[in-house]
Amino acid sequence: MAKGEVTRKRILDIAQDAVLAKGFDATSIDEIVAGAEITKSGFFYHFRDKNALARAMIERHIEFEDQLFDDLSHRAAELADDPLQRALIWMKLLAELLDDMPGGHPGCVVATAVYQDRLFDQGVREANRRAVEGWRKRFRGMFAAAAAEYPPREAVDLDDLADALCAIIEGAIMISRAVGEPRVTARQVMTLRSYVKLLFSPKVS
Amino acid sequence: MAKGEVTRKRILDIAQDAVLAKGFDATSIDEIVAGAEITKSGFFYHFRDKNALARAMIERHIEFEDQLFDDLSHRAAELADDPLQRALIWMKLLAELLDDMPGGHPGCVVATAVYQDRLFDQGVREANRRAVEGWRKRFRGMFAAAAAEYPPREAVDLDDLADALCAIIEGAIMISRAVGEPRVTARQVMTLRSYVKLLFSPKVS
DNA sequence: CCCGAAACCACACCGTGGGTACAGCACCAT
DNA sequence: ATGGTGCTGTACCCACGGTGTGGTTTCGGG
Repeated sequence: MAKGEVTRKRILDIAQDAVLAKGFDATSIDEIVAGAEITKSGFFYHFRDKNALARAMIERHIEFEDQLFDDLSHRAAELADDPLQRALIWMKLLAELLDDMPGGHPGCVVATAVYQDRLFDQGVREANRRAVEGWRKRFRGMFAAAAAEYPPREAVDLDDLADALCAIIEGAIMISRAVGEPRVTARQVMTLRSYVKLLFSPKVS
Repeated sequence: MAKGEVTRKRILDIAQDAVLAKGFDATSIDEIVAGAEITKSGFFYHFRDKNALARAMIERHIEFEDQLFDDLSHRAAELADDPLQRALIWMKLLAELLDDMPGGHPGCVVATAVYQDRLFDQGVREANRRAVEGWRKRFRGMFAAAAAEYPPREAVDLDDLADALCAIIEGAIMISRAVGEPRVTARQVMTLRSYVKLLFSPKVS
């Protein structure tokens, strides 16, 4: 890795920690600069402004999370052939993962940016849109496979169901932070899992 | 109403308009001062800092929303005696209300504060915790009444179910803002409604 | 071994925004 | 007439994002 990329990565690492802990607005460039042991000029050499930093962070986060979700899918596929079972296992694995985070989910960079989106330019907003649409597509695929095998008991739009998973995760992170209960996020994933189970389980039990 | 209270209310009104339109951080005190036709000193006479303004706005918002939710409960109670039906009607009414907002839900003050630590102090965070706990209590009560009549098909913690409603609303607001689809919020309320319906409906259909 | 580009540093400076400090004035009630 | 309430006006401070310019180190390729 070239020297420039190392510094760039260090800046992103420092920034990510600070942003997840305190929010984007609360993280000053001076602070990042001090943490990464560079100068302000050095920072602006790598990122033309704070927007560029935000965009880079979001894109990196999407990449990381994609890999993590792919990993969960892979493990779920190993444990079951049935698409519904796979979806249920996937959600259980996610819940376990969330529960293992001692301080709760560190908070979503995307959500952070969404709630402060007036601070950011069009590029950041676009990055955010792509992130959410990526989740929607992924979750929809998972539920669509289940729906193909098991007719849902209630008429439900698959995009809505995918959004529900996304929404409940994001919402749970918010609640968990607001009330200071880290485990809320995992519990909410399990709550939605219970819905998926009910929705796709055969009518005659 | 005393002269001071009139001015105070005017400041809050102006601030609320600006904040709902552009977000809290994008709304400067100078701007509020200009809108309310007072001076900066006048502003700081009424609010010691921006935190005090935020706290006042959140408390006012909670009050407003409480009244709105009470109203929905009242209307639902008029339309049905059955607690499950009441809950379902309540959620439908909420969805309709959300759908009637042309630009989508303006965004939750509580959520923004969760993601901004420097901008808001401990007092604001406390107000937020109270808000979320208030929702939990309210929603739990609604679902508990339904659960008393109809044994849930799946084991579910009522606090979790209450949180799910709260989470899905907050999460949906985030998604709706990220992808620019105002109707997402209402659709998500309806999605959770479908869960509630399935969860509490009698086993033999 | 040297050159040139990439990767910084040092420093000075600007505008905006939150916030402070304090003196004073107008109005109203007692 | 007097004292509190509700402001105005002015001057000022600091943090932060951001710009600009000129200089210096580092390092790989010819």
